[in-house]
Amino acid sequence: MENPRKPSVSMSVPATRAGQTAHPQRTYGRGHGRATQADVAELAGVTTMTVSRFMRSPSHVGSVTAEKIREAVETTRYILNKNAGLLAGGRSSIVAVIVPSIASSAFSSTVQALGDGLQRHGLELLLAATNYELQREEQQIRSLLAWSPSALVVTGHKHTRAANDLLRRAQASGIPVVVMWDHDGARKEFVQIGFDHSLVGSMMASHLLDRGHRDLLYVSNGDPRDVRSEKRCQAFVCKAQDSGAKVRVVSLPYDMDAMAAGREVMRVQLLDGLPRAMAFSSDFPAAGAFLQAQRSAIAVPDQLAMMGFGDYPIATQVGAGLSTIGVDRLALGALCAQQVISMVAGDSSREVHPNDRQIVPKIFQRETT
Amino acid sequence: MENPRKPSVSMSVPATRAGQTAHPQRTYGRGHGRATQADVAELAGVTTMTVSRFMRSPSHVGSVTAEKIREAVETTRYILNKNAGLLAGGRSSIVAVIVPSIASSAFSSTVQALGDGLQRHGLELLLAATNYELQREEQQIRSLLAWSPSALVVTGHKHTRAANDLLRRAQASGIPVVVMWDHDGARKEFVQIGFDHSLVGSMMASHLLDRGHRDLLYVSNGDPRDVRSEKRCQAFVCKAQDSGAKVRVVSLPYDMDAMAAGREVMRVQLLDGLPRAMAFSSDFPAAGAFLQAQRSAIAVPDQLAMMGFGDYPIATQVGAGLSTIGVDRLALGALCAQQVISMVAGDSSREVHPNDRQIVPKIFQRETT
DNA sequence: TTGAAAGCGCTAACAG
DNA sequence: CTGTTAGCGCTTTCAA
Repeated sequence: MENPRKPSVSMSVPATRAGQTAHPQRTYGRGHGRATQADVAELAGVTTMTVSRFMRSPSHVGSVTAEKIREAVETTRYILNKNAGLLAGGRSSIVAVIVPSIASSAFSSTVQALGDGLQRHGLELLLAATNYELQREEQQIRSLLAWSPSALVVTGHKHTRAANDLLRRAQASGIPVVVMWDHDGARKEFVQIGFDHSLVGSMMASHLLDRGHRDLLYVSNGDPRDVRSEKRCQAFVCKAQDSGAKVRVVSLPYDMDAMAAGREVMRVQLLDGLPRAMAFSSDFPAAGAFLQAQRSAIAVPDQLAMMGFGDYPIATQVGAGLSTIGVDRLALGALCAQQVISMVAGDSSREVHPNDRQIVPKIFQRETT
Repeated sequence: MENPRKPSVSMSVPATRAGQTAHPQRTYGRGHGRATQADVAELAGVTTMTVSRFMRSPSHVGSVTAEKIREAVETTRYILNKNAGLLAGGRSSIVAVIVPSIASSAFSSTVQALGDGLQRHGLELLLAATNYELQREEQQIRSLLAWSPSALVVTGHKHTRAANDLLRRAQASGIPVVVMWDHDGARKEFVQIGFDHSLVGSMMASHLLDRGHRDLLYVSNGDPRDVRSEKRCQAFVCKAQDSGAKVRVVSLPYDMDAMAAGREVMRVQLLDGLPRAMAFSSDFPAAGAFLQAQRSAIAVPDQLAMMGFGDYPIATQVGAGLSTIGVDRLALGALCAQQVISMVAGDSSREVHPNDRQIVPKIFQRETT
């Protein structure tokens, strides 16, 4: 079951070439049975250095040698050991990424785009999900940093004190840190690629206020750990209050599918007396609420205006289309990838232009406002 | 900007203890400026061995020593280098996972559950998305294997020849391989945790046939690279034909949001003349089609029966609920995690029982059939 | 409970 | 274009 020793191929008489110190017999039971560069080198009749060069840039070795090495790689079934390479050379192709949740379509599309972009440049994704727990994030940062990643991407700028220290230290020791999903003009410590969630909140409020609605309801996610959602909520409320409108906040029921939660909120509001306009923490509850309102024959937007957030496909599917606001999550991921790649390469000319790092949320006005 | 040399803390006079060979001056520009176990050891007045032991099991060193090391770790801001550890010790905490897509909610929830389970046991997720391209998957397997992961999880059993070789070789060299999402009783080479997509197809057909429908339409995903979807489609058609029913297949328009694609198909069918029952490759197009049918005042299920696949939340949200069939994707991910963890630990008693590795798809009958 | 020696597999630097 | 040498930071084994 365990370590089947060296592959048979390279066992056939070491044939130590003259002048080379004989391979001392193995005193320690290490190794994992896979072929090493030494095995390949021996078979090809070259040194490990040449094999090493070949593996990284085949064109940098002679064509005859290259062919011999290629064969030897084939027969020994050699697979590069990146750990050893990293230890010796200091260059990693791993990019560590931390998101609150993989299952949420908000982050999964960003991660997908990020991963695609990175892969095109030979970078790999070491991924962790915090489940919105800062303590867990801190531990994950520590854990991922132990792999000496070539860059670290985290979501947002709210972290534990210790986590922030780790990020700062990482950056100081040459590991680029990119904060994604959030963008706060006042913060300069790390590169940020994202958008201003406060702006989203106030844009939502403005959109509704501009249409003359003075009795607003914000349906918040209700999870205080989701700081970005809270930010949107607060900005919405501020904007509404500043304009002298009436504004309330209710939370979505916890631990329930997002659309179903939106339905539930609408059910309650239908009994309690509807506001004039509702804004939601995401398109999913908004869509659920819309369907529920539709069932009760509420006239939208004449009787009740509704607006979601995120620009998810679902918003185009309910009724004649739900008004929403959002950013292109795939583009966001792609920008992150570009930024990471250029920072890893040390090519500042390819970095995302500072003006483009703050993505401007876009309003999609459809039939519900 | 680059490698700020050793941290100042450990720079204060090497104070080489007697009998130790003096540290030769650095001839090679290596290192990355972070503290090493040697730095910690020196500061704590012990050898690296003791630090190493402390890092892995603090209880295995004396309590006075432990305290000194703890302090030294703090002041040097030491972070373990897992690459070096892996190289020396041969044990990795990385689990490589390959899925067709991260953005698809099908896989993202499974990956989320898998990641959560793994993390509880100190294992980390190295993730790659193939975008349904087998060639890319092969390259990814090769690439991930180069990190000496402690296990490898792939999606389904359709791979390139070379990829299959790699998987076989990995398993032979002691890296457990788990195939997830698919389960084919005839295949025994790798542990499988998933379900039989052919069974899903025939169950869908049976469900509709049992309700007396003899004019069926299967709305397939239309991407031949999605082998599991194709399998469901074929099984559906076979089952329907075997029973003598009329059955047709149409494909969803390509490169379009899934719900919108479902709508589009329904639009066309409404013009062409509706079948008696429709089965969809997923709940999303089914939901879109349902909404479109609803708009045209089609009586469902009396005039047209509809059925989705996947048991996604959306299925509970359209109309009074869409009938569907699916498996618990979070449970699937959790089972994978359990299996991987036990295989990595070499604890076969904790492995998922073979009978539980094949997940039985469940039919959720709601209002559309 | 702690230490000494050896070496995991690879690559940087330099020489030829 | 290729080889030599040293060493990346850690853990193994064995000894005290």
